[in-house]
Amino acid sequence: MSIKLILFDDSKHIRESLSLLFSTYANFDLAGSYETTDRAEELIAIAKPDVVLMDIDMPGRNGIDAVADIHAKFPELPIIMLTVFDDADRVFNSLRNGALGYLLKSSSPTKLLDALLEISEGGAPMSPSIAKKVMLHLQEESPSKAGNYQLTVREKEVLSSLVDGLSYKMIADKLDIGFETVRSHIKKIYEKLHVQTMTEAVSKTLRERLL
Amino acid sequence: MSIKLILFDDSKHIRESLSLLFSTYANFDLAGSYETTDRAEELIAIAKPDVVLMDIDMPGRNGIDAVADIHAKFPELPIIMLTVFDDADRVFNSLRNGALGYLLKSSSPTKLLDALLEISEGGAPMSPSIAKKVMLHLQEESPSKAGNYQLTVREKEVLSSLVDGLSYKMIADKLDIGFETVRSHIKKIYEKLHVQTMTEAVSKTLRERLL
DNA sequence: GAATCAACCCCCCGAAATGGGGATGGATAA
DNA sequence: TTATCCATCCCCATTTCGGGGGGTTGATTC
Repeated sequence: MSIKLILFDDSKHIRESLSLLFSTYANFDLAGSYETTDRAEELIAIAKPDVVLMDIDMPGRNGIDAVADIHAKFPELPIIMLTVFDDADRVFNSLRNGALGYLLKSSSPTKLLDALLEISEGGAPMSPSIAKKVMLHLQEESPSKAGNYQLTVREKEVLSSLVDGLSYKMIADKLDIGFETVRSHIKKIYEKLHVQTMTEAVSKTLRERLL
Repeated sequence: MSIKLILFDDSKHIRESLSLLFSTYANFDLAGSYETTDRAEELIAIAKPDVVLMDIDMPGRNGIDAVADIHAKFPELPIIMLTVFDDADRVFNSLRNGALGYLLKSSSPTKLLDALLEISEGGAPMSPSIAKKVMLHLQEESPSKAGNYQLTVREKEVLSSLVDGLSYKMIADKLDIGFETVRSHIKKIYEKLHVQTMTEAVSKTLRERLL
């Protein structure tokens, strides 16, 4: 059971070296290598590869954009970016667009094949510098440092219902309390969050990941 | 210029082996090793380490919770989790809570020291299986696969204003159009998004990252 | 030239939300 | 015991939304 690959890279040299490399290992099967991303989706649909190798720098539609399109069409297909430098920003954008990992063209053949095996086993290869960028992004989204507005349990329940799009009346029914009580809670919530309207409250809640 | 470390691990064996390991390298300086996380923040404030090593499994306040607290107090301080198994879920939660990376206790001393050097150089060590989890999380947040509701440019402007908490009247002023025009746009938006109220529209917009 | 669509505007009317007040009982802390 | 806080409920008045209709203009497409 070999791993079927498809390669997009504008450098003839790279295409030939990788082709040679894979041909010497029975468990890798390079189904095709192409100079541009122009017909990538079509070629992928035909070849049905297990992994896509995509140069990040490509003429025409560049690798980063191609990743977005390919990932939209084949969400389960692992896409690995190829780069010359450890270019954190562009790699990060590729990852955001759906790439699963990336490899340096300069890595040794052994490392490269190892990484591909890791992918086929469900992992994702990533260098420490990229990992750092990804981590910082991940942590920004955690609610830890978000302002604490000291909402009570009840107020959080009400706020959560607001975010779900419920009206005062529906909230009253859901929480089995009176309409006026809901209003009281909401008044308090608005005070604590420093907002005046439902939309502001919902917006603040979702943006700052309260609740 | 050596790297100053502080270690939290309930296993005496680990504390002693790591202590021995670091003592044999001049560029590592273990400032202290502790059995519990109880006074972690205090100890860190005193020792001012460059890196925190934290066992993920700890009696009392466990490593994952401790990370959240420590990271809140010392946001710039790199925290590295120590685990016995490559436990993707708990490691992932630690990372969300502010840990920068993690190491397997079973890795070779060389690998361990390498990883610590990488951290001090601004990177973050991460195994392929964790990287995969992190990647999938990252991609979920990209707007790529979000439903396309075919909003016009104007409608997007109006929706964006709604999300900012503006009232119909304020939107009319801001976009320099009539109040009734704003209403017309909003009616159309509700139709396209399949919602009935402002809060639903705002909620859907933020959750699905439209705009 | 007819059809379509985006952007703009108008009216009616009922429902929903908001801002201002005040009140009660219960639990908890000082 | 008094003071505070929370959750519950009430009234009045005003503003804002939302669903239903209607329309004109200009650009583009067929």
